[in-house]
Amino acid sequence: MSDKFRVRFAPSPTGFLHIGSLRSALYNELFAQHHGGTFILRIEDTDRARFVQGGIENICNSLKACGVIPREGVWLDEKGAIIERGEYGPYIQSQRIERHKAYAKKLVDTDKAYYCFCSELRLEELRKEQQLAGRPTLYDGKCRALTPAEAEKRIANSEPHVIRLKLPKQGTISAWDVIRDEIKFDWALIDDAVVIKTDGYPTYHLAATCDDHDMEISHVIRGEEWISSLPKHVFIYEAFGWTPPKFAHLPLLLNADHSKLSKRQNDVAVADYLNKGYLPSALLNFVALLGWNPTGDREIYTHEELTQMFDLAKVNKSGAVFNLEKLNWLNERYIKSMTAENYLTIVSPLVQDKTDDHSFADRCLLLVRDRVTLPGDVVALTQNLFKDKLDYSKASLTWKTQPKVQARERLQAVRELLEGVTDADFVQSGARATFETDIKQLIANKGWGNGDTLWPLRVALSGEEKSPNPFELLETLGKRRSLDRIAAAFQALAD
RNA sequence: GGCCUCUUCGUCUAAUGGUUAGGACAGCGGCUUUUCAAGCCGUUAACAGGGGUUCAAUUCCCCUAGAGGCUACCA
Repeated sequence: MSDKFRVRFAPSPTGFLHIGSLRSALYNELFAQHHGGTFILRIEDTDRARFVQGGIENICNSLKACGVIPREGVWLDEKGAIIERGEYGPYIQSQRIERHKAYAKKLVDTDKAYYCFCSELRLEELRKEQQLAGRPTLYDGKCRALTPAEAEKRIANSEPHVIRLKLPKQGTISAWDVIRDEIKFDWALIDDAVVIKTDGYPTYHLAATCDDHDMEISHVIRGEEWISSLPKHVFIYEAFGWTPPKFAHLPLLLNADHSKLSKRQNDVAVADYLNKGYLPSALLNFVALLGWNPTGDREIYTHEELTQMFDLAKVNKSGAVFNLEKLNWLNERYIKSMTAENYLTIVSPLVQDKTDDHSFADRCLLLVRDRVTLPGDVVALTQNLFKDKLDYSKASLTWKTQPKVQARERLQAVRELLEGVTDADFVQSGARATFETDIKQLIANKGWGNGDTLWPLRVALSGEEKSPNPFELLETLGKRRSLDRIAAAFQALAD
């Protein structure tokens, strides 16, 4: 009953889902889906000190919002409660602690690991010394030589202890990475890592490898920061006589200065981006292309397309700077290309307190759509449209050096023209084209210029020197509001 | 310091032992135009450096440099 492709995303519930983690999760999911395999969510919570209440829910909710859904493992039910699905549970690591202990014991029994009674204080001083001497900071192996009998005695004596890996001290080890091929390490430089802590909990090295084995994980796709731990992991697999999974280490996400993506310089939580209004589909699209690209000449992909095209071996080796400008551009593209209905669904709640006229609100929102980067932008963009009275002191109603009296004349003429249009014709779809034709005809008939007529009209309608064009504004505002504004501007020009 | 990894326009990237080294964001210019956006068109800009291998190297190898990761009883 083992699938050929089983992969897992295994975050720690330390607060929120990092944007880099979202990409790791996505690549795992794309890989699984592409091969018809299984994507699993496992929670690694063996560090009790860093556990954050609600951390698991946060991770699940962020993944869910982005449509990266595990088929197996930890998830949320309809009420938001944590559940586990699948045959390989439990999927919350702290619940597997007895297995981890048993595995560790087996390692000790086969002389692949040993009990260590050294105090943290001693280790600290040891490290200091080594650092000072310019040597690598490695455990000196003091407890390696302890006989099993001695160790048992001290344990019976309730001495605090850990279990360490008994790593080879010479020779080299080769590990294979799907993205980078062979990586070689010198055993002499690899520390006898702790696998069971004083508190009895396993460390990542033991817990992850054993769980990956027990869950029949075929490919471990994780961040580049794990490369240096590869020898320890390979050692554990070999110590148990297991076949290691394939490893793929993903390049890091970077700040603009090429340091590891951090809070100091960027938002790093998926929830931050979602709260700001970035569309999940745009965020996913963006993050997918940070470190991998199916063609190189296309930017917009659906989740399904990404799944079809995903190729783990083509993932880049170097880190990728998180470029907010491109995310913004992508978000704009997504906003422009969604249906009007979807757009309004997202954006209407943001201005619902501005007017009871839903049709008017919708027209306003649609009018500014091309200017929206984030949904929240509509509030400022539609601000003047919803006002009952505009303050014309802030924008010039006259075009260039145009005299006020001329602007008044032009407004008066347009006003007369508009009086004849019915309410219904004013706001019907396509009205803007009719206005454009009629008003330009008027201008032509009178022998006026476009600028000296349209500028005053537009500013009268928008209250701003920079705004959508007057024809769109007329259609959006409707007859009453338009004529009121023109009248008000006419008045303002008299002063 | 040690170990490991990485290195194509400012940024995300594509491609190739022989190309005018392609696309996108940003930038710049133009068109459109009553303004600002949007849109369309155009354009600046890259193979880190040095050695090899080869008829030929951005591509393969080595060295150097730079950047990043790890160096915990965190993951």
